[in-house]
Amino acid sequence: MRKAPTPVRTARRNVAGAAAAAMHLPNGADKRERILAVAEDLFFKYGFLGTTLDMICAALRTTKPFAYYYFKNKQEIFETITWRASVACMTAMKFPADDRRAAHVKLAEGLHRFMAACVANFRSGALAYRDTVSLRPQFQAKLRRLARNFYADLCTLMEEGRANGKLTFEDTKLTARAIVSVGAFMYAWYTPEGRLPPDAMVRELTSILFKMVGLRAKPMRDPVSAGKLRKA
Amino acid sequence: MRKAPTPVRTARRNVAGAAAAAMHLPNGADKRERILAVAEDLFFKYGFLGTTLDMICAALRTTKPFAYYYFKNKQEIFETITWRASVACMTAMKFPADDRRAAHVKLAEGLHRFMAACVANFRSGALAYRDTVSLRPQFQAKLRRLARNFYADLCTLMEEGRANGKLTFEDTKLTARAIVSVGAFMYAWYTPEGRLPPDAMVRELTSILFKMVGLRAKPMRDPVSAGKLRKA
DNA sequence: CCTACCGATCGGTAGG
DNA sequence: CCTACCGATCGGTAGG
Repeated sequence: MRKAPTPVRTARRNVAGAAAAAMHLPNGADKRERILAVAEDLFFKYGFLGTTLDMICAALRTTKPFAYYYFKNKQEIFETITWRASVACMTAMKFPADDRRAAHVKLAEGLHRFMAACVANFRSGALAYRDTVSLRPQFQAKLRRLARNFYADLCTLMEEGRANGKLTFEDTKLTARAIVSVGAFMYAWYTPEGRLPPDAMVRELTSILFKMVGLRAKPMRDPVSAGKLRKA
Repeated sequence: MRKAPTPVRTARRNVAGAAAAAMHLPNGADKRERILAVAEDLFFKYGFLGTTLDMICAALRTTKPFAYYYFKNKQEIFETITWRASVACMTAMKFPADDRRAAHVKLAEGLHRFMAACVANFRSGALAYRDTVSLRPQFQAKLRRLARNFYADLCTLMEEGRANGKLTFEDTKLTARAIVSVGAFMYAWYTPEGRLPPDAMVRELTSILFKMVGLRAKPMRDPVSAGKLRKA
């Protein structure tokens, strides 16, 4: 029983789809971005180890030295995609130092931004949440630092809001874990072609997160900075 | 830059740990189970494609033909472990036909059982939730059928409880997705050696799930059948 | 159940 | 300094 032929054949069948993802970019645009777009699609479908450089290059209708001109190796391609998605999702709880709004107001905006980033980056997000085990320990550590900061910001806002009597929840850290789980595990079920359009999906999921921290308000509109978190 | 040597070296360093996992079984017990115990540990650490049969055999201090005597191939080892975990987690919402209790009471027990199964099987559960992409399409379909039944049972109880005025939530299907996410994504952060002992962890996480469906009650005690869902 | 291997394919690079 | 490849093959490892 061989495992390789199946994914390769499947990949060839889907070459058109992967290439189409790259087509969205302007014709003369950075070829590096074309590689990343195709690689993201294949990494999402087959995982890091299940995707070969030949598959990526076949989808690009090019050869390996072309990819190696832009990237040192397969790891670098993967880490570039993963890092972008992680930064997009994990900076949602950052606010400028002079932002004087109440904690629960900031938290509401932060949760909305987090959910919007998870929906917009659900493919590349999967690489960070699902494929971590095959990554370089240094890169894993870098991702962990980013996540630690996110959790710190999130827990701070949660506890401040609770101290102000605006929120209700029990274990702060576990509630934060549960919140992140909802965004992170989306790779397993979400598809943009589903029942709800992305904006409605973000709103519905955000209202579930609100409920988890005992926040009564509804997510009103797209948060101001959500656009910046979307993929280019 | 070579990638293979690193995981292999790491695996060899951890051979003692993986072997220790197998030691918990009685000496003359089924050798098949020893293979599964060691394999579960390594699959959890390195993923399906990142784990080689040589790594498993090194941890068992044996050679490949030994493993191939008990299993057809690497896929079969993986699927055996993954199937057990999936069944444990995904049957939590099943109740006998003559169980006449109210929907919200059954749901409370079901959520508790689900969470207990996720905590007890967090390692093997990761294989089902994280490594699906490298699996045989047939096995993926089998897992999807199991999940579909679980979601159907879960959503039915949720909507019945809501119709009875005992629960509050908005989108049924998305709330169900969010609930499963909390259990499924645990592979990314849970460790039995953490702050809370497993029983307390199950209780805390279950109360978060209760909140998501607007259930006021607290998880009281271990559900009767939770023990049966634990790993042997 | 082990020693000894196989067909193939992996990521990555050579010269042109 | 950059783009865009080719045919052939490197050292190692995969599942079996």
